Amino acid sequence: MNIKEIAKLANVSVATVSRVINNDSKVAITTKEKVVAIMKQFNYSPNSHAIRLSKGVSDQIVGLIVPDIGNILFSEMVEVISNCAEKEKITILLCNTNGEYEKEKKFTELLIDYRVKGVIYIPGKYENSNCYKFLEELEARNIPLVFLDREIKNLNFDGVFLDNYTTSYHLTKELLKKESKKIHFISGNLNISSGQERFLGFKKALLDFDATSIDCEISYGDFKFESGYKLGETILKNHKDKELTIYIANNAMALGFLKAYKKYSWNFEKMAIGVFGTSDVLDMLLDEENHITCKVPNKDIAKKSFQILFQKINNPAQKNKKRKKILYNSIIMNRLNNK
Amino acid sequence: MNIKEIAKLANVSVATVSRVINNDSKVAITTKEKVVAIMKQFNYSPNSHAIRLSKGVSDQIVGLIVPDIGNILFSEMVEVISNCAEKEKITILLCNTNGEYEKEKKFTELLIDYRVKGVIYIPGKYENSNCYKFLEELEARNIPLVFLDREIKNLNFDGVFLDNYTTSYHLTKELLKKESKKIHFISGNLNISSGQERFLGFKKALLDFDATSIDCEISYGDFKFESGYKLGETILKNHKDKELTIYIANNAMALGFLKAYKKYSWNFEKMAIGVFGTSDVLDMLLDEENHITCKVPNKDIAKKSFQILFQKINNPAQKNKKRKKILYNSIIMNRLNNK
DNA sequence: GTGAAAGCGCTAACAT
DNA sequence: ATGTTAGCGCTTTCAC
Repeated sequence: MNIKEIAKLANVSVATVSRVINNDSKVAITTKEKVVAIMKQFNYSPNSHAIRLSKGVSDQIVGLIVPDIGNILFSEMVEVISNCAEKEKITILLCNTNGEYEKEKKFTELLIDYRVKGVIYIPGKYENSNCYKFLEELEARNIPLVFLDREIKNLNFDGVFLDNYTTSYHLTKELLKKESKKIHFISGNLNISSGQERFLGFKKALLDFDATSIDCEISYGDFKFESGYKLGETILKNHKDKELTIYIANNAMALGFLKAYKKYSWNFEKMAIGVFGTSDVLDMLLDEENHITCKVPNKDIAKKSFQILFQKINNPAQKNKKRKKILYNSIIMNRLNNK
Repeated sequence: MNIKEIAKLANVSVATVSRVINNDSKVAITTKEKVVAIMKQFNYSPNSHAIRLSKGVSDQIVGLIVPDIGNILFSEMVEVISNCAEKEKITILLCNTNGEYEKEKKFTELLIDYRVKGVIYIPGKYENSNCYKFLEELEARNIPLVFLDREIKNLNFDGVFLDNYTTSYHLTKELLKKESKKIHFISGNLNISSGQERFLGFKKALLDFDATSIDCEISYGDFKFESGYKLGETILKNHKDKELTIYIANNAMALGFLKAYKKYSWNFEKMAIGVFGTSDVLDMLLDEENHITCKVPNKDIAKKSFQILFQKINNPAQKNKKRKKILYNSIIMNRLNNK
């Protein structure tokens, strides 16, 4: 159903229908009513592309590819980006991938199809590198992309990340100052760049410290509450020692671990917990424990990613410039007691 | 810069440029390179509306108006809706309003401008009723809208909500079974429907119970962690009794309150906490306390809102049908001990 | 107050 | 392999 058909049915010209649609004052009230009636009857809605083409407006849409908007880390980032975008009159197309590669690909194609002006991309799990050919299409079409929080290596795009490696390294080193025979590590997913780098930072710290003197047991989770809980349960059940030193790769898993810990009312003579991340709630739960956490500037990171993208969108000369990789540091908060 | 200009600059026809854009195989490699070079040089990007108009595709976009995507409650809802939408090949335009009325209005106009197929709308604070005239435009254009989680009264739109009143009523009643002289209530915002109804349910329970025998002190927060913390601090500082009964209108403020509670290591002979809401973390923090919480089916609510919208979109006959208001119940979990 | 027609930027069938 | 051109659905100027 288009404007022409409506016009015919109403016995008027397309111009008149157009005037009705746009609330033009100089349409006889009777004509207007007649046209409106027909439009309702046929559930007519004007073609937005025709309107925008005709009016010469071109929209400013940016695509946002996110693995899991239900995750507080990402939803906060999305919030920041939304607010930045709103200020710049840019609209956000939200693509929630559940971390599935297939969807990332599909959504990228959709975004190209929508002729978005740019893309901010938080990948899920890393697939092998020739899986990311679909990104070349963005390159070819001059659509800037900025990676956020997680990286796909060896691709020539801008990106804004946390310096996971360094933070993890220092955090582990601090934790090891509490002498102990054994350290547990609940790692994140190794095929997510942040997970991998936290892992590598941990390993390096262990190496520098003196790997031989200390036993190390690593479990692998998926960055979510449940996995922290499950792994925590297993670890605690098998941990016969009176001391416990444990390092957990993110906030959510740390909370899960603490649930397991509290569930059985465990009690250790000495206990030290390191967490990559923090939150009000984590702080409350760790209150009486010996712990190290770190403040992750995720809002700053998100903001920066938008700024870089926006710059590229508005300054075409920038588009072909060398790509930047920006790393943010996090502040380590050491609350280990001194004994 | 349009296809015609590119064609002229490259000394080819528009058809050839179009072919290059669309990766048509039958273009001489040299021509292609020449055209691509010019496109890059002039930072050309084809007009999406012209393409879509020409190709006759009409898109399926649904607008999502959310007060605060950084809030876990809403981000979970957005996640559910995104996933539903993806299955139905519907794309989500995300509008984060910070709960500001002005932005709700602005975004609604934007969504109309984009000719979205429907809108899911979680309002911020309620303004006076003639502020919502802008929604009539949706009506006029036959664009279905579904309210989610929060209602604007007296408007003829569909909506899916929690039965805040009833849940709050029962929760309060249970809490009052613990005999006490005084009950504190940290209320949410009264110009948000959920806040108001929780308040009214609380009031009604008090009335039914026997209002005269019990002292009641109400503080008003904004549903956020910080306000729970601040109000909690004030309440605890002024509370000289050895017993404390407190009801808190949502999860986030309850966590804030607990932060205040833990900060000063308060200790009451008897303490009962009621929270409208729950979470893994809240459960952990309340572990040793006497408490009532309730499971809010926010994912179900979100899902339902999408289903209703989708039905209306695809079944125009439904559009004019009577509007539905759907209420969900939440399960109350009473963990008060029996003394 | 209404209509005719050009034009928005692109695609695709047809012609060469 | 490339060009010509009608047409996508709407807006808007100009004429009546």
